[in-house]
Amino acid sequence: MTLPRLKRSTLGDDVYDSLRAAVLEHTLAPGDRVNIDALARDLEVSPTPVREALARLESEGLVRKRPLAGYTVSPLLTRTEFNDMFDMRLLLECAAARWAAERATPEQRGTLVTEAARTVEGGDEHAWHAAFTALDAHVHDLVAQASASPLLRESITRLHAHLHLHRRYFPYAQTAVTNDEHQLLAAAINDHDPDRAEAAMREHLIHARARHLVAFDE
Amino acid sequence: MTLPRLKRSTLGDDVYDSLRAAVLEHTLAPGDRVNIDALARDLEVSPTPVREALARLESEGLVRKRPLAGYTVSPLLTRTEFNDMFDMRLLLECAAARWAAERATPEQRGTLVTEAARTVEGGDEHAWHAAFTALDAHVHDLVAQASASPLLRESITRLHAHLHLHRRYFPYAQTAVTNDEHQLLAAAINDHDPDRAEAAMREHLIHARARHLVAFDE
DNA sequence: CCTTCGTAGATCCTATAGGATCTTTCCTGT
DNA sequence: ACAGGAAAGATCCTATAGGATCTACGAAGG
Repeated sequence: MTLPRLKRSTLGDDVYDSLRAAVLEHTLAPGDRVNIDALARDLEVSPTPVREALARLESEGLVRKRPLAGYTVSPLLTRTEFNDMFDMRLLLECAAARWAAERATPEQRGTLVTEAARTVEGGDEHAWHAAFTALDAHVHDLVAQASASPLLRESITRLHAHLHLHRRYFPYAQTAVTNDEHQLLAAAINDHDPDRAEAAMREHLIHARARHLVAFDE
Repeated sequence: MTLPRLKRSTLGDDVYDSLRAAVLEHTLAPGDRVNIDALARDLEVSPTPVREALARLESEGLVRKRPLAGYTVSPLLTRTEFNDMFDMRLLLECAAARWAAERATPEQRGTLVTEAARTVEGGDEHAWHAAFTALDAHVHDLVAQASASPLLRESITRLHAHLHLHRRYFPYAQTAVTNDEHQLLAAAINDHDPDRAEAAMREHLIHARARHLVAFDE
C-alpha cells in the first residue's frame, strides 16, 4: 500500500514556492530589486528563510545576486539569449519527444493524448491567458516525463521557467495553432513513431519561436 | 582599459565553494550526513552561511535535503542513472562539438588544440589522477564554451559535477586513449568540420561510458 | 529474543540583533 | 549650473539564542 507522502515542510521551502511563483507571474517584475526585509514583512517571516529561498532561486537563474548589494529579478532575455534558449529547447525537447515515442508507458500515452486535446474555456482575459500558458507547460512536461529520463526532464523544466517569463507577451490569436501542433505531437508519440514525434516537436518549436519573436520587434 | 574585476564576496559564497569542492573530491563522501553545526565550527563561521550554501548545493543536486532532518551528500548514481547521464552527455556534448566546429573563434580553436595535446606529468598517484581528471573536465568545458551557447555550457557543467563524483573509480590504464580521442575531437573542431566533430565526440563518449561501466560490475 | 515505548541528547529551523556595506540626498566649492 | 564629496538612511550579511523536531539508546512488555 502506498500512502500519500505527507509534506512536512520548512518555511524556507514555502517561501521558495511563493517567490518562484511571484517571479514567474511578474508580481516581482524582471529587473526589480528584491528587498529582503520588505519581503520578510509581507510574508510574515524573518529574513533568514527568505534569504535561503533566494539562494535557491539564484541557482536556477531566476534572480541575480550582487554581493553586499542584494538580489534583483533576472532581466528579460535579449533577442540573442532568447534564440539560444530555443536552440536548447530544440535540442532537448526533440530528444524528449523521440524517447517518449520509444519508451512511454501506455498510461502516459493516454494522458498525453487527452491533455493535448484539452482547450481553455472563457473567463476574463488574464485568467484565460494564464490557463493557456499552464496547459502548454503541462503538455510539454508530460512529454519530458514520458521520455523516462529524469535528467532530461529536469533540464527542460529549468528552461521552461525562463520561457515562462516571456509568456506574457505571447500573441493570443495563435493559440488554436498551438493546440493543433500539440495534438499532432501527442498522436505521433501515441503511435510509437519516434521520427514523426521528433519532427512534430521540431515543427512546433520552430513555429513557437517565430510566434514569440514578433515581441522583440520594436 | 579593463581592470580585473575585484571580488568582494560574502561568506556564503566562500562556504559554497569550499563545500562544493569537498563533495566533488569526496572529503564529504556520498551518502554522508551533513552536520551543519559541525561544518560551521570547522570552517569557523556561523551556521547561517553554511545553510545558505547548502541550499544552493541542493539546487544543483549535490546534496539532498530532508525537511527538519538535515542534509545528506547525494549518493552515487545507480547503473541506470549513470546510463541516463551519459545519454544526456551524448545529447548535449555532441551538439556542443558540432556548434563549436561551426562557431568557435580562432583563439578558442587554438587553445582547444593546445589543451587537448597536453598530458599529465608524474607525481604521486593521487595527485596525478586528480590532475588528469581536471584536464579532462577542462577540455570538455573548452568545447562547451566554444559552442557559443551559454545555456548549453551551463547544462554541461552541471552534468560534469555529477560525473566527477564517479571519477574516483576511473581505471588509470586507459588515459592514453582518452587523450587521443580528445586530440581527434580538437582537430575536427579546428578544421571547421561539424560532422566529424560530432562523430568524434560521440565516439569518445561511448568509449568513456564503456570505460566507466566496468566499475559497476561487482 | 523481538517489538514497542519513552526519554535524553543531538540537530535543525527560525527569529532577532548588531556590525558592515551600499545608496541616496544634500551640501559645498568651483 | 555642475561636479565632487560627505553624512544619513536603508539594506545587507553574519552571529547568536531558543523553540521545535528528529534520532538513538535503553527499558519494559509480549
